[in-house]
Amino acid sequence: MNKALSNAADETSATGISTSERILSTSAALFREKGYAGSTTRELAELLGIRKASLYHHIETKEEILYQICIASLTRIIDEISKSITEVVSQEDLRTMIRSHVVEIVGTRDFHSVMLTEMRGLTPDHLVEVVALRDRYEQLIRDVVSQSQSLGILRDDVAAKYLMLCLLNLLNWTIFWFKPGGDLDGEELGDLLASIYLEGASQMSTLGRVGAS
Amino acid sequence: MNKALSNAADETSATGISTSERILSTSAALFREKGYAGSTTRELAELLGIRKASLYHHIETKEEILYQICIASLTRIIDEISKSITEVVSQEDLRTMIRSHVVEIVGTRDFHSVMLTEMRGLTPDHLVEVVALRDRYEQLIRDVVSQSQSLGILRDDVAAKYLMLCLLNLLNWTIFWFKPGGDLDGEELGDLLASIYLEGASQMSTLGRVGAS
DNA sequence: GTCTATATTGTGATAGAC
DNA sequence: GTCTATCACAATATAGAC
Repeated sequence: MNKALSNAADETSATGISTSERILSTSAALFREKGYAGSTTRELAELLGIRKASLYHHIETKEEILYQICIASLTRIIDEISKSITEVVSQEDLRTMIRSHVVEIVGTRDFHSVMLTEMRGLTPDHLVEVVALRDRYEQLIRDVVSQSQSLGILRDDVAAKYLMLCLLNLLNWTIFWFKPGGDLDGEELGDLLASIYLEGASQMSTLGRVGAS
Repeated sequence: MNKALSNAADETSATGISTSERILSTSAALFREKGYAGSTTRELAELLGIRKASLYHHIETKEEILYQICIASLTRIIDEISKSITEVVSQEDLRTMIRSHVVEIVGTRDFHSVMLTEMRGLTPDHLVEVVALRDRYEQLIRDVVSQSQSLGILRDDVAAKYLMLCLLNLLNWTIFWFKPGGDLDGEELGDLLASIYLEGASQMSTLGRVGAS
């Protein structure tokens, strides 16, 4: 059996964590690795150490698990971003928001990855609801970008929509390669991505950087 | 039947294009939309306008299609990148490489997306081969980054590995939202992403930008 | 090269005992 | 709340005629 996946299941098997919660976190790890359509209820049950039929005491369908993962991921990140930015008044506020964002993404990597890449597996009704929540999340970021443009913090030769999409580009793909325990932790990666988004990666642009050696 | 998908099939049904090629391009569109595991040979046959069994005159397994898509995508992009950079001697060369890269990605969107996100569906043997090819592709970019650092074009306070990953972050996520016929074409998006990677998105960093109004 | 028909396995989900 | 046993169906793939 896959080691990383069974670890994800083991971590939640301590007392105090409900089976429903274990199903969610174990599924998130499984779905991230094999995809929603590529994961079976048999594998999931095995990772949880129960029989396949026992799953259905806690859930009604496999799709419901995906739905719960998407909702949990989006409500969390909307909450975290909202907390990290009451108002943008300086470039430093923007940097803080990006850092919080990255720390949240890598801290809830399984949930966030599945939400971002497996959303298409939802039933039409659930998809509408989750997409609406994702739009709210993206609008939050777009508002921050737009506000920063008005304040002269971000360039305004590009529409806020595209500056927002470029920022999400820079942050989101991280889910495909970041591994906890590597030589960068979430905070450090957040700092790096924020500095590239704000100042770029060219040598010239870093000469005047705050804290540059 | 889904309109975008049947269009993708129709575009290839003109004379002169072999059924094998039609299977590849139609599968790439289907797999991008529904995922490899989420797509069935029934849907594929229907999009092609043939019976499911007829597919097996051209292919041996469904997985073989995925394999061909991954190989085609990677050999193409390795070739394109190699052509676009004989040697990096200025920031403008880097900009050219990024632009070529983006144009190639969005021009072969279906193939490239499937290669990037559905690779895990390959058999172990095929996966080893495809991952080796992907590593070659990433090494190409890493070499360019590293060379640029030596020349003082890119900042050298971060390891080439991470500058390469940040660049791929910025470029790759594009596959999830770019749609041809929108208000940005591939070239324009390439310019935008190159300028953000090199100079950042902050207002300050754009004041001295070449061509800024 | 495509067809009809079918084999075979894997899938999500349920019935009902404990 | 978990179990054994099983259902109903969808999946990939094959056989053999045309």
